[in-house]
Amino acid sequence: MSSKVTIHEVARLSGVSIKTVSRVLNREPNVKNDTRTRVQEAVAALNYRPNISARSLAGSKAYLIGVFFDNPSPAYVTDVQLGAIARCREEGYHLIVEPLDSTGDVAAQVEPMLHTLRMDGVILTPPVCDNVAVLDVLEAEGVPYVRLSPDQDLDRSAHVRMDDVRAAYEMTAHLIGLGHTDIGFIKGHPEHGASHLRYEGYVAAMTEHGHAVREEHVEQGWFSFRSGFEAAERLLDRPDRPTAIFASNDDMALGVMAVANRLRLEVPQTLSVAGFDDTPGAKVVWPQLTTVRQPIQAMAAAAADLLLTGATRAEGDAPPPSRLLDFELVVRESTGPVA
Amino acid sequence: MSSKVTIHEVARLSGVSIKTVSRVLNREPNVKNDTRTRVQEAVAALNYRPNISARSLAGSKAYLIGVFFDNPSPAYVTDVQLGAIARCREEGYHLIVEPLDSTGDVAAQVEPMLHTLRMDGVILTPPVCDNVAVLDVLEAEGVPYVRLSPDQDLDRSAHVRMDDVRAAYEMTAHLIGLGHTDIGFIKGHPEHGASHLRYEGYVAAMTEHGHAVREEHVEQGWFSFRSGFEAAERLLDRPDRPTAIFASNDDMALGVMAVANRLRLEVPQTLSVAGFDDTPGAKVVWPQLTTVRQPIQAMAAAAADLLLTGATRAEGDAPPPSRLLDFELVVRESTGPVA
DNA sequence: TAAAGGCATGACAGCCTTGTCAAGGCGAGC
DNA sequence: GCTCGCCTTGACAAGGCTGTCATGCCTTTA
Repeated sequence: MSSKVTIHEVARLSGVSIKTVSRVLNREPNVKNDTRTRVQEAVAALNYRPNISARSLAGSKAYLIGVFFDNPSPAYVTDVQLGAIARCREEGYHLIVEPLDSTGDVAAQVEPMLHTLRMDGVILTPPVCDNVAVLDVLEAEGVPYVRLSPDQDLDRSAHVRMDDVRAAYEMTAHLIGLGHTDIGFIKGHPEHGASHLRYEGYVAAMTEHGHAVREEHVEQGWFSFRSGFEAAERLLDRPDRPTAIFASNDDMALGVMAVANRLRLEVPQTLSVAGFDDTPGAKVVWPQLTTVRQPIQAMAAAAADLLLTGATRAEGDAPPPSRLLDFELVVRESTGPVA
Repeated sequence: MSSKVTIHEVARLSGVSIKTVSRVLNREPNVKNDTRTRVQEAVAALNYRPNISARSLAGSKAYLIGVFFDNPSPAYVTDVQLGAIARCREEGYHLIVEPLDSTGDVAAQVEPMLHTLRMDGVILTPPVCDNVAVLDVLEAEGVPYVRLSPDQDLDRSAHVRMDDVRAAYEMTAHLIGLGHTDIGFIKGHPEHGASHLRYEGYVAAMTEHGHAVREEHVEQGWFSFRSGFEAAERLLDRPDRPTAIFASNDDMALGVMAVANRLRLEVPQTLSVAGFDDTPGAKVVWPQLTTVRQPIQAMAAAAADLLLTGATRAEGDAPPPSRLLDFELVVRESTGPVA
């Protein structure tokens, strides 16, 4: 039962017109310092906060940023929200979350929500960020958007990514540095762009350090625990088994650990295991998993920043703006020197 | 660049006044069926969607529901969002997420956001739902709210809960049914209400089945992996160790599994392990964990429902409305017949 | 048959802010 | 000293919708 203070009372108290109050609020130029101060004092005295609905009805901004997702990983989704909100709050923006159902007609879900609720921008997470129908609707409605870790068509829009290739390279180099030369690799889902990039980094590190990439030490996985489990069974059930396995994500790495556990191979004494993503599970297993941390919150904050600063459209022939963020190698207990 | 259709065009096309269109849109009574149909056709033909800002500026509803959280568990947070949005979409409502920082001055974070952005209701998750300062601000601002699984002061507001006592009872009964009589128990964080309720269920089941609760088989934990690990070490490092351990949450149960793994006790052949919560980790370990699933999405949907139907205030002397939802026993591979 | 009441509908104001445009004040340039 | 143009400010409309109240018509009741 408060929040009844309007711009009119502020204007009255500070002895100016409502328009001038509006100017001060929106940091517009051409207001005398004296006046500005007087208005600010009135705002503070009345504890006035502009009404978002009226603002967005009258003006062009809605003070709302959308986050669209259909991500199987709650940890990822939450981190995105946390990162985005951190930046949004600085500008008084709020976050609207819109879970999508990729198995259905996504465009049909997006179109009405954009129609009803004006959003100043939208952050798209994988896999929604690669759904062409969604991008089409967004563009048709004229809503700016930023994609997080898109796989395809990078030049189509503004986006934020992490350097998967370098991360995989450095993880491989870490293992090599521990004395490993036979390093198994489990690829990720072939339809996820990150899978190829991570494999590329692995190959580059092996090659540059003079180690052959042995075909029989590379297995196809699908990013799931089960696929990691099965790939590990194939990798470890052979006399010349690798002394280390680098899985393209944590879930598969946990599958590897489960197999090692079953075969009574001690980790990391007999087998080193490395993952990718730093999911919560990585800290729950024993020993804790060495992995790569994506700066998800920072990436989401960067995406929000692109939106808030309006830097989402390409200038002339230049590619659309994008940001490439640094990863972090998280060395825990599942990797160690070769026996 | 669309979304330019207004209520006026709909009115023109269907040959009625904008007020009547508004009536149809809001399902108000006193509109002839014939007219209603004509308007609905016009709405469909023009692909019209009312503008939320205008609506909330003119009327009393904002079509926004807030979700406040400061929850360490991303899986929980995501499920709440999914459940709430499912119900909200039916009524054209959107979800605003507001992560809070409980370590700071929460009221100071909540007050401005409520002031700026009108919300028709707020869903509070643990531990925010037990933060008195937040409840105070909400009430002062006159914003209806529903608490999810609150610990304290249940009669203060509408809330949605699960029957922890019965769930713990049934899990214990499940173990007893497998032939276990020496069942160890690891309590949860003593400041979380759920801890007491779960312990209560365990004690009730043991007693009713004629088994003594042996004090040396009950350990204090803190809901963390580490505390479960340490409690398990104490429980299992004794000649008369229990044949089954029921931990008050999954993280601690995973700690138990790690100790069992270390001591080379086969699960479930030598030791049965049960958890509570059905976190993602429960499916990732091997063998997969028997646990209790909270119907989080359903609970969040119920909370949204209370908000949308306006059933948040107590009637007269009656306690405020609340809903008690059913849990689900998820029997997987970590529990088995006693050796 | 007239009065009363209910139903269906419309005119209009109002919600709170921003955008547009005009006006007044004042210093600079000629 | 006068015009020009910039800075500062304000009046007013607009934005799309709902709330209130009035209107006319039809049905019920005595």
